[in-house]
Amino acid sequence: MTDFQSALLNWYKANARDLPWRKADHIDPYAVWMSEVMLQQTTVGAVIPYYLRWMERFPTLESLAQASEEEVLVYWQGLGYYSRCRNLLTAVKMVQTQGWPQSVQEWLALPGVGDYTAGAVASIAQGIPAALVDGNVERVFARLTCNPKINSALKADAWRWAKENLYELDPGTWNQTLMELGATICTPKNPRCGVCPVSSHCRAFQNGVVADYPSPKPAKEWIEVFHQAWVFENAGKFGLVQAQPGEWWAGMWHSPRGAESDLVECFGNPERERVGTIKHVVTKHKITVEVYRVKSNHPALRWFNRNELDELAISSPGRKILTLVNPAAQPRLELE
DNA sequence: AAAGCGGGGTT
DNA sequence: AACCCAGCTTT
Repeated sequence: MTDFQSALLNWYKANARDLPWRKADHIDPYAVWMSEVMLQQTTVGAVIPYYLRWMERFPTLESLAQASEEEVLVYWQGLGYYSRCRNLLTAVKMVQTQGWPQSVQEWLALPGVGDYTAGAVASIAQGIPAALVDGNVERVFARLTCNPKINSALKADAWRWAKENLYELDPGTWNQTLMELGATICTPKNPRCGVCPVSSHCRAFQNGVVADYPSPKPAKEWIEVFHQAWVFENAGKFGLVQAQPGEWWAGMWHSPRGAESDLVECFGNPERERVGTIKHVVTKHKITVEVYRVKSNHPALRWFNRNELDELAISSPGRKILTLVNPAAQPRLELE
């Protein structure tokens, strides 16, 4: 073991966060897999409540493999990036049929499992000496070595470094140690170098240039999108359409939305009342949606009872949640 | 309000 | 290698 490795591992032993998926007295590959897939899209704090609900309802591979996609999506609802949930269900069924993957290569063959997740599950759940690189490891690496690259070039160097520095006797703990350092000490802003266990190994710290790494990426170019959304209501029911493949939120039910001219073409020119504006930002899109209430029973829509919908709100004193999509799952859009 | 971060998939 | 997915946290 190198000095670098022992310094980090000793630090982790004393400072590891107490997370739900680290609690079990025996390591459960299913639990590790679920936590890793959820963590792909967001942070520990956001995942925990979803993870606990999920594991209560789907405690085993078998219970998840038998569940309907619709029900699984309900438990995913709010985590976003719903295609990953569908990939996960497909992969779970593959594992139930074929048995558990026994190598990084076999993990990679499952849909929704990329380099990071394959390394994480193989090492943490199965003790396979596999390296991994996530955003934390990439940042830690860039600072330790003053690597000036960005994007895929930085990632490639970080993978090389992670493989060279893997602690093969306990790869799962080692990998979690690197990520824990990035998440709690070597943070994007205001890193706590004063309490870092490996600052003496860090070129950026030694040179006083921690803030310069990783190198900044070019600013993203925003795309502004303007939509109208028509909330059809008739006799206490709400009329929705299903997003088609290739559209945003494909497969989900939502109020008709689009350019006003498109909506007029599809639904005529019904009497309608403007009820608010939604602003929503996702990836590089700034989406502004003008919301209208429409009293109509247009036959092209599928009609849902209020109790099939989640937190539908079409008027906006204060901040209300407008949820346009159901019954499976949908992003939440906040009224201004 | 803007910037930054995030991992898999596709081409 | 660059873009898409249809989001969240931090500043």
